[in-house]
Amino acid sequence: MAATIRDIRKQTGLSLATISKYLNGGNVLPENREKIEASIRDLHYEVNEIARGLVTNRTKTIGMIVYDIESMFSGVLIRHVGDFLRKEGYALLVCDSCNDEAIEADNVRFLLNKKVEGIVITPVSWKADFLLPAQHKNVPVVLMDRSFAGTDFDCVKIDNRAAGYRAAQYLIKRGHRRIAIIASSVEYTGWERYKGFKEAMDEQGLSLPEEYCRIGVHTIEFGYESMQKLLGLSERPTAVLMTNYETSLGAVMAVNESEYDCPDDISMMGFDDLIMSHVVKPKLCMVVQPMKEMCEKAVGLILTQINNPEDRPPIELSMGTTLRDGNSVKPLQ
Amino acid sequence: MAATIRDIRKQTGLSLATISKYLNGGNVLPENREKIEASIRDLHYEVNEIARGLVTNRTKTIGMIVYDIESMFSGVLIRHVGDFLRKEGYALLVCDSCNDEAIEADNVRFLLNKKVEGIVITPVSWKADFLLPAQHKNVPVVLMDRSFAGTDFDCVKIDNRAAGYRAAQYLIKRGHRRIAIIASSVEYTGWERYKGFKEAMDEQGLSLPEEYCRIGVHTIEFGYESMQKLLGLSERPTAVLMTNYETSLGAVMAVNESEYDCPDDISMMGFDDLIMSHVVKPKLCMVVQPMKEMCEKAVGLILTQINNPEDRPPIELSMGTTLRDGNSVKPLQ
DNA sequence: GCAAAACAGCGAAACGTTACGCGTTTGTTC
DNA sequence: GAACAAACGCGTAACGTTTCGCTGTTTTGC
Repeated sequence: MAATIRDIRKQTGLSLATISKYLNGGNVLPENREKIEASIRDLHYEVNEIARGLVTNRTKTIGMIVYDIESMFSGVLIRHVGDFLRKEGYALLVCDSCNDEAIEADNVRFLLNKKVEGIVITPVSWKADFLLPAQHKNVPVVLMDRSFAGTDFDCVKIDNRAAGYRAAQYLIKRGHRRIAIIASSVEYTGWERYKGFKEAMDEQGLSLPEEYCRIGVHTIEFGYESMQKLLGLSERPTAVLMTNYETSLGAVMAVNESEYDCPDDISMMGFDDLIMSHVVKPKLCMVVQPMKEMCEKAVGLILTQINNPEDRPPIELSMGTTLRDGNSVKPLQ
Repeated sequence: MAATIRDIRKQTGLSLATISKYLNGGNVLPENREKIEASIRDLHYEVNEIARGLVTNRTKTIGMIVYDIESMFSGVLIRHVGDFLRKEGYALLVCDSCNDEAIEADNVRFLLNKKVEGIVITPVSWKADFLLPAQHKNVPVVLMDRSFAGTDFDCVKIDNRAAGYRAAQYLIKRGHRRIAIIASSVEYTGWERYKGFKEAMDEQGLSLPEEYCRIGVHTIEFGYESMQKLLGLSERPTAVLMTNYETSLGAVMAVNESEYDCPDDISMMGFDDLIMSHVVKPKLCMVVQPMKEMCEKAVGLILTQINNPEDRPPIELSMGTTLRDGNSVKPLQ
């Protein structure tokens, strides 16, 4: 059906080798170049990437596995990673792990089977085991947002501990003493943010009663329930830090439905300035990650690994965060 | 590097043809079957989909183009379409049009170049021109959510006119007379919903002053500005219908930031029950689309077209919507 | 001018599958 | 036990590229 280089050979009288050379940017005699170009226009020829892939062993395709595609965080990631890859002629195969380790492992196998040249992933699992098949096949992997201790994969994330630390500082500086935290223990990210938070509290000699410490899963529901419990305490905290997007939302919901007002009765601080944060009232103070830059770095890392497959120690990029002001934190006298 | 069927031939002594037959589910003598299976285990053999694709002309890959991946609507669509496809062994290549017709046209070319077997798309453009290359190459296309008048593509969407009509009715039944609408004129969907709304208003003999009719683009900003303008009118509407997710959010923002209260000062009704709607206060009354079912149908349509490429008239599936109660509409005695 | 070097082009062999048409074996029936 | 059908297996030719090693032909530098 579609034209092949054989058809071009027929029209131009040149050999397959020469035509292929032209297609790949090699030098060809000007008159031959013209012949080929005319023929390509005439036949509407387009390179068959499948056939090319078979011999070059390259598919110009990258796989992306996100922990949960319904999270807006994932949407933003996919957009930017996709954009940057497109500029390099790569396509993006998207898989959703639905926060499930088994699905995640399956996704890796699926993508490898599709012969992707690299995998960008926001992992669900704590351990790197499920990535072994990729390592085995020498398919480069770049972790985003989350990572595991002591593995040999490139990784792009924020300095989670510093982010937690600064968020706590922000609240403390504004006079808060009874500060609660809602964090996720499901992934590395959550723990680090928690540790940073704890560090700042300890430094100031502030105690963190057990009931102020809501460590659980990474869901809207958990944020919601946790905030409800915090609001129900006889000694309510004056401020709450939510260390991820989902719990931030859940917590806002709970406050909005309660009899309490933010920031008058309770101050709140969230994570990740995705669009939804603008729409909730009050406007949340938050820690924001440089999403676009992270994606750019991740794409850069995966492409260098693909193009220079030398053995080098893994690179871990830790990006800074910024604090965005809002009106959800009330300064206490 | 990786094992091929030639390696299996060497181990089993069988021919390539027999092994291929086995791999594709053909009948093989039990003893040979065992030999092959043992060899596959031994060599960790996996079919090379690229090579298979070259001869079968099938890539087991579908392309999905969304009008804007940062919209949560798109996220949900991608998730479900991806899920359903996965069950059939298909992978999903995702492209983002960023609400830009030029990028959209480019996406189609890109996907065709990647040899996808079909394209599922929520189009930005009003005209089908940019899909011509797909039609030309006999690559099936299924439109989702939005469509164009009189084209020959399968399409899955809701009955937008009925949805607009029912939403208006809901408000009218609760005593509202001065009802405004915020809709998008950018895509078909928005117009249809507007028409349904207008029809219900006309039937009840209710007038729709020009300043109650905010027809514009499909963005949070537009929803925000429109609501601000409506609230600033000397004769404010008692209720506002927002006909898509983005404008619903923007409108909620505007009300939240204003001096007015919903539903006491103004009633609101939105579209699309995505997660964000739970988090905003008040809980919005809304028209909800059967997202998952729509995706299932879309995948079904694209797969039938792929597997039975007979010429048949295009199928347009119009799904029903449901009204979800909230507390953003105040009954006026 | 002449050897050496650089350049263009070519044929043929990959890459790892599936598809086709034809033998060979096996089993059934009269 | 002959005849025939069904089941199974095989060799080989695709699929549409790239790549390798080779042959001529031009350019370069002294």
